[in-house]
Amino acid sequence: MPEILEVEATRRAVGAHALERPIVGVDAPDAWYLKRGLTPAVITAVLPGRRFVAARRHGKLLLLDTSPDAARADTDAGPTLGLHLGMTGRVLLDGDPTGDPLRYASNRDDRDWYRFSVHFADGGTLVMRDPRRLGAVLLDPDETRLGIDAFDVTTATLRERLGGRRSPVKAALLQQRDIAGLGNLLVDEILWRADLDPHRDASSLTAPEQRRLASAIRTTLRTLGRRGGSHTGDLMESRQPGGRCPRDGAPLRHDTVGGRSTWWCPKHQR
DNA sequence: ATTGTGGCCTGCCCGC
DNA sequence: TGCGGGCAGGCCACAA
Repeated sequence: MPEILEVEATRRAVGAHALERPIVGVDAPDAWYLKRGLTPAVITAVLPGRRFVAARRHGKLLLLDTSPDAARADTDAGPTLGLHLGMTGRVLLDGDPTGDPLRYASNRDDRDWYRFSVHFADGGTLVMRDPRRLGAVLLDPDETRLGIDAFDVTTATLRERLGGRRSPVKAALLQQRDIAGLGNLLVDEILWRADLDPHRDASSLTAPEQRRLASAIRTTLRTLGRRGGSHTGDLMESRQPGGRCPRDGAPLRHDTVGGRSTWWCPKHQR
């Protein structure tokens, strides 16, 4: 799924419904799904006795802070659980999927796809369901690997992060270490709205173009967020063979840019 | 150091 | 109906 809008929708759901519920158990049947050295033994030992106390998000990374361990009369704050949804991950809360339906993955509820589960004392669960296993569960993830959150981008930060980049502007926008949260669909929509050719070298953008791009990022996140997700862009339904630009009717071009499938209008994106 | 490429993993859809 | 190929909104390690 998951670009920043879907992760934000999940964050809101978790924040509204999964906080302050004592954790009594963890299922981590897929050790491969735990990343950066985390093991099933560690995660199943560390979460029970705690509660989630805050649901945060940095880019596409969902961060769940935990409380001190009640059983040990521990006063130190607990670790932070990091959930990354990858391309096909989805969080289920008490059996219900959060966020919007996946566009490029099955939305079937197959228990074989439950890669990680947290059980609450009240009988409820928080489950990561991921057919392709491209998501990840992390403990105390390193947030310094991520750049500024896409919701906070300004013209100034854009100039600072992209100004010196000698790569296609599309590839630069997808670099999570510079700007965190934008994925393939959002970037195509943003560049389409900003009238910019995705192949343009990021360092070649003029000051007005940088302003346009920053503005398009804000507008796109706000508009698509309201509509219900990354797949609700104006470009979305034309993103297929034979698709035409919704603005001027020109045939869209399809290329690979930054290693990703890219649809753009050669008439108004320059 | 930065940038580009390939790989990871599995499901689904299309054409034969 | 079955099968193979290609594609998919993620990230990471590696090579140049």
